[in-house]
Amino acid sequence: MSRPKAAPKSCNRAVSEGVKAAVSAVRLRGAQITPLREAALKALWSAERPLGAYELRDRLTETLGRAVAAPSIYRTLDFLCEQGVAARIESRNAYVACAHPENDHLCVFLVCEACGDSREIEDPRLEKLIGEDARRVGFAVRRRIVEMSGLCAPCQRAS
Amino acid sequence: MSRPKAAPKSCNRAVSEGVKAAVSAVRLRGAQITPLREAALKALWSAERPLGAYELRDRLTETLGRAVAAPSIYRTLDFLCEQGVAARIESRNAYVACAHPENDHLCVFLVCEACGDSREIEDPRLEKLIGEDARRVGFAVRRRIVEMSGLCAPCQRAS
DNA sequence: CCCTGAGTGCAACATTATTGCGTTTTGTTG
DNA sequence: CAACAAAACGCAATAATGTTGCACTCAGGG
Repeated sequence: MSRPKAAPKSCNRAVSEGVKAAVSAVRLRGAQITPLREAALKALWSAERPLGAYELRDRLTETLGRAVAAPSIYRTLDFLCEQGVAARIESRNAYVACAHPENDHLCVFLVCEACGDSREIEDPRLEKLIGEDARRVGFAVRRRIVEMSGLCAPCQRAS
Repeated sequence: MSRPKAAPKSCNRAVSEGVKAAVSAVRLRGAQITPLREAALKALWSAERPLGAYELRDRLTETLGRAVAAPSIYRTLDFLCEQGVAARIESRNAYVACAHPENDHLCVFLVCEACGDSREIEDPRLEKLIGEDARRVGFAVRRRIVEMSGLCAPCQRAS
């Protein structure tokens, strides 16, 4: 399974900038960044695709040079998701760094079934429509999930 | 956790009509309805909320009077979802009978965090927008997932 | 009758996630 | 700084969810 991206996420500049922005965003809200949390952020930013919790654990175990237990991973991921600097891909039981931590927005994920990579897009119109629909039926929305699974452009060409 | 619905799904007429419609839809496509599949459909239609796979297993074990193994449940659920007569709520690892098996449409689920019930709505505009977004980035959509979690109207009043 | 394919049963196992509790770290307050 | 409280973390155990591989049954078609 190749990684047919023009600008891979493993580009170090993008990673370090993304992590830095996320760290700032979290600190601005008065929450703390611990070594574990920062390492997790970095691992997610460096990953070529959404990572499962146990996959993240393995990577952290390696970079931190010590065992990291499942509950720690889940707590860390919960924290990062609450802070809006990471997101859970429900259809995959996986987690990605969120590219837009700055504002509370709806993330739309396009998840490729072939290469496993996910792409995040934004669409304010979609966000608006969803809000309207919820309001119409008197539903108080707390969390919105929009995911598409299918084939990304490079994988379509490859098949 | 009460079930504050005006017309509970356990209303026998609605259940049997829903099941009947689903069975017809499946048969029209040349797929077979087996006793297990029909029992699962009935259980999902009768349920007051989305059921986990193992919850469904327990209910089937009771109604069928025999043990039903996990793989059978998952196979049955996969089948029903592929046929469009059931759907998986990703944010809950749960399954619901789909109220609109007649056409291939986008299901939007509103899942209440308090009572656990889910409501399915349709919005062709949403469907259209999502399609546009995917097309714009060259993504070939196979499955669309739109879920909101929050509080349903009755549970808002109750709190 | 034999063959085939779909559906099912079953044991074992894999993956994902949580609970409870004790310890460490961090931030706050006197 | 000392004492305390809250947050974060480690760890063992366990729960919940989902899968694999293989054998068996059963219906339909040669």
